[in-house]
Amino acid sequence: MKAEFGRLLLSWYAIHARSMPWRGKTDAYAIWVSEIMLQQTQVNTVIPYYNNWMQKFPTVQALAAADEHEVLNAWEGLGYYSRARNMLKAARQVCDKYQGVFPSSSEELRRLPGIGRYTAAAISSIAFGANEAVLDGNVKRVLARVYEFSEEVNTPEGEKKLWLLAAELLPRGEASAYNQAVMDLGATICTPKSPDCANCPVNSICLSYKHLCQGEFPVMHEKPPVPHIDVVAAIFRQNGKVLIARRPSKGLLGGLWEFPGGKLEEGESHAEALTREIREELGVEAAAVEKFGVYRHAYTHFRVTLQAWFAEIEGGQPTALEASELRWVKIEALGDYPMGKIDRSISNDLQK
DNA sequence: GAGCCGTGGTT
DNA sequence: TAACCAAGGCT
Repeated sequence: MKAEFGRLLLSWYAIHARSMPWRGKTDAYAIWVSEIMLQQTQVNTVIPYYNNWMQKFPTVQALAAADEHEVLNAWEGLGYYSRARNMLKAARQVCDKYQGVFPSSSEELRRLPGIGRYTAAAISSIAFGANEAVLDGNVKRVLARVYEFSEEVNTPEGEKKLWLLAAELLPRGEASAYNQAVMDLGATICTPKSPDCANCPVNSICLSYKHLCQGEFPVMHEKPPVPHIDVVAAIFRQNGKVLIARRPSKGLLGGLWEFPGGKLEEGESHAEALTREIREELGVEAAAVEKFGVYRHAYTHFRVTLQAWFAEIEGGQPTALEASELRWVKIEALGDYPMGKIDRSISNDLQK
């Protein structure tokens, strides 16, 4: 039964494998770039970023020689920006410690920043043919349905058992194709909602299909509700330039640029919050002048409604008290500065 | 080890 | 519309 799963999947994959720019390659750098980009990110989103990245940074040496600003510019819009910062660190480590050649074992790969258990197994199997099974969201869903895995798949205990099951199912010598086959199946057939069981290559051995209970798997541990916060941002204009601040390199949107501002406190108006935040952040007195726009955005753990206001500094020179850097930038040049989605929207609207 | 970390697609 | 979730890792 367990060997049959792999055989069915490999036969299906030989015909139905999706086409991707990194598929068929065994260059560890190319596989690494694709796997980091694919973390929590769908294939179709990754493809244009991958192509642009490989053109800009074709080798690990080229990436190691880049600076963080360039790297974040190439990453802008992909999210989870620590991935980009960690890639730069890892590229430099590969050049310094491994003479620019990626290590082939998952143990050594995992020592590089940004490479965890999944990514180490993916790179070692796809680039080097190692007998390592992967476990990601797709594999969890497929295994949970095929084997009616009744424990929560997103808890340490559930994951521990699924890693063992994944390893048992791995057809030795076929790890590269097999791993990609399970993930393709999860992405195209065994989807989270309304899976296409009629066309599934493993429906003959799938227990939840047999019992028509696909909707009950995988069992997920409930996630806490996401809070909503109100935020204000200040647009200071001076001689055709606007003031932007670079966020600290750690934490949310680390290293990206933004219009200064912050959260409203209880009972505070946007204008009051703007004055307070600018005093705390830039060390100057400022006043909101005119509302520019309202922006909404959903992050993973909270939702934001942001009001952007034109504002004026009433005295003093802005200092980077909380930001890592401040800069007056021509509106036409805002595109050169990596930003998160909301601040990019503000920038684009300012250029209209 | 539980919470943090983005954005876009899908339903 | 709002919720879900995606080729996860870090602290």
